[in-house]
Amino acid sequence: MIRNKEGSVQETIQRLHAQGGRMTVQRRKILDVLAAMQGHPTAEELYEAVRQQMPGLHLSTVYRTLRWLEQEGKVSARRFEEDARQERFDVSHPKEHHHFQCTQCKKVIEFDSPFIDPVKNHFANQFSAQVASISLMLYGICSDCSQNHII
Amino acid sequence: MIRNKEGSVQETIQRLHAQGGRMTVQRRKILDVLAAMQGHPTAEELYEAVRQQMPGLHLSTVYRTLRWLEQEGKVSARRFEEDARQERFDVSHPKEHHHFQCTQCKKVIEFDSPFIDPVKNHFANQFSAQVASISLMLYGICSDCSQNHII
DNA sequence: CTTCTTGCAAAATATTTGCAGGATT
DNA sequence: AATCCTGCAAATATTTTGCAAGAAG
Repeated sequence: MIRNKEGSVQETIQRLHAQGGRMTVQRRKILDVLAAMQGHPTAEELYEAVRQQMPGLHLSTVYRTLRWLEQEGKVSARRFEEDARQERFDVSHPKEHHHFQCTQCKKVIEFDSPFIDPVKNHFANQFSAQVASISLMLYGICSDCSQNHII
Repeated sequence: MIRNKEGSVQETIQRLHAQGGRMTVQRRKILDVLAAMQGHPTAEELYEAVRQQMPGLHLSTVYRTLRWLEQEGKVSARRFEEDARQERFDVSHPKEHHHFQCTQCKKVIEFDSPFIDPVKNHFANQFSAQVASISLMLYGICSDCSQNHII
């Protein structure tokens, strides 16, 4: 059930029109660059990338577009380190996933795990709560860094 | 092996002296108020609390004290919501623990779980990584809120 | 008396907002 | 033509920093 990125952009535009919104050149470019971008850019990184093709673009437009996409559930804001000043924007498929960050090279790996549900269920039972979502970060040393470490 | 809060404060003071640091009235009061405080205060909340007994205190002193305690491993900075502007400072026992936040009343519950290790191990094996720590947030509706909801 | 710490003010950083002109439907 | 969106500038919010005066060892 994989939906390609262009399909997702089309869907987003349709929802936009349905709500009386307008597809501007700025939004269109931001959407395209974002869809082609790998990783978890900050607003500023995205801004720089789009500005290559659209020099007049303003950072506040990027922020407004990102907040709109956030509402639409198309991106989610994250901070990979507790003390990170800037938010990073995750464009991944909407499927639940988690992150590992290497504390050495700062690389982020996305992953899923069959062992998450027991954690949720255990908590829910113990506290009679309803668990709706989870945010999980692992920190450590990635395989690349532990190999290079030998040098 | 529970160490009471006063004991922990004493230990902190000793480490401070060992490093050529000085125990000022400000640090002493901040430490005491923090040890007696429940929950996860922001720097500003702590500042307001200490200022009741020490009106001349400056917010920057609170920040500096908190960063010092953070280095000492006595508090850790957290953000319970991704878009939270302010950091919150967790004064809990150093033992690993996780957080649940009720999306309705914003209450935070600390918990531990025997089901965390499998998540870490599974990731570590799959990616040949070394997992050193974890930060886990659950979001949902707490039992109080789901009861009140019936009204 | 030496060095560390404070209070203050100002800087730094990240994000948001009001508004007038311009673009989209 | 109506209204939504942009760029700009300024506001906001949080945290950090330089410095002179004061406090701790």
